[in-house]
Amino acid sequence: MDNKNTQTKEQQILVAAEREFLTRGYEGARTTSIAKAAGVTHAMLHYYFRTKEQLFERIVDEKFRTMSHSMFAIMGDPSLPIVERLRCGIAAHFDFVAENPELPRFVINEIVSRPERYEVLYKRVEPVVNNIFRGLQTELDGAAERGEMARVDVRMLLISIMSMNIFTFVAYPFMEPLMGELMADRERFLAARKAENIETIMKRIRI
Amino acid sequence: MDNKNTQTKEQQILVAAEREFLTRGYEGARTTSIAKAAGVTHAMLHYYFRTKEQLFERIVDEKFRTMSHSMFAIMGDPSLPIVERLRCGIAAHFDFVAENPELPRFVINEIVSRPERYEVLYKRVEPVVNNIFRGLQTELDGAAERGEMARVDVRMLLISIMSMNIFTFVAYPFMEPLMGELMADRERFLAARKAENIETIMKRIRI
DNA sequence: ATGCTGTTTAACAATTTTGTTAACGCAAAG
DNA sequence: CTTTGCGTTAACAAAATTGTTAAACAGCAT
Repeated sequence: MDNKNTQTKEQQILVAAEREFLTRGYEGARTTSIAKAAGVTHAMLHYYFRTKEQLFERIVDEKFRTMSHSMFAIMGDPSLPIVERLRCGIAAHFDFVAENPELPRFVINEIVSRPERYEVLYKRVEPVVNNIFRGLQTELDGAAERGEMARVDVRMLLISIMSMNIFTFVAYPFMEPLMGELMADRERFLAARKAENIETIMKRIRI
Repeated sequence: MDNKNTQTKEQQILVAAEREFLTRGYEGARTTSIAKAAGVTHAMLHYYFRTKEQLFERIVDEKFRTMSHSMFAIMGDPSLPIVERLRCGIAAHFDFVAENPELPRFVINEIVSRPERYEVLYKRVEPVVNNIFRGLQTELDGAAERGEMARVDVRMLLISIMSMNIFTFVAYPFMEPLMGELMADRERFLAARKAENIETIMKRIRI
């Protein structure tokens, strides 16, 4: 009972904090708002997480992990032939971002506002990522040799995919009021947009 | 002399404010930092602009105007045939964003954090934009009829263009440390990226 | 010189926001 | 039953940030 109760309160704070930080950013977030939204006194928040900073880092950690998962989704199913794999990777990445639509803006804002903090992280991740790039590039080159697709730089391709998938959600509030019926039905638009992004990349690699 | 001097100080504050607001956002910006960067006491800032809010609105106004200019750049030269026009529009838009790399993130963050404020603006702009869309769509349809290109929805095409052009700069700090030599030389990368974006769209409309 | 105007400064006030502390409650362990 | 330790509260403290004011100042027209 006791334990379950504390778990619950700590959880409630984390949930409220995630919401607040993702929508307002670190500077815009108010610890009092978080406490209020979580239904606890703000002293409780400090009891569990000491400082705003520490609470924030807890959220950042989780979000960066989620972000990296979304990046891996783009890799698709390695057992498929490369072109199919690409198609399914784009869709998977799109779906992943769709489930975390505020994530990219949050991560980018955080990196822009305190780049130093993530240097170590990058140093660790970079070799892993580069290895994956090399593997994928080899596969793409093979397919290009066999005349299945055009020769492309995998990094450029991935940037294009991320661009179109992520921008759809980051810029949604900016575009929605301008696009009339196209974006009126969100689900419909997202489905169309996903298809469009896949189509665009597929045509990009077409011979 | 007197007038020129005040102009200069007010200008200095505006320049410093632009920098601070664009990089840190409204909440993250500090009026004292702005004053310090402008080389004036912070009372001066309040003398000229009354409140942080008013100073911010001054910057926002200008930046929204710049943003809309960048959107019009995408239209390209109307005297060119539509495919060429598209190609030059993409390049022009890319160059525009390159000159204001922090602008999109700023505008999007602002719209996300206070959407109500921009409802009126949108109401005014929407019909204009829709008119332009219709005109362009007609041109695209004509070219498609003549077999010069595939049939596409102009709004989807514009979203793709903006996605790739804007993402290049918004996500730069996020991607740069991951991409190794590809992004090591910024100018080189931007040139390659511009070409890639054009190529991607050109292939998208290819029959 | 005098007074008028807008500018500048330094000190101060107000507010907001984060963080702390001391006392209280309560359940489990000894 | 008492002690111990965690959870909880309310009140308070500290710091940061924005905003104000009164007085000094500088240029200039009268």
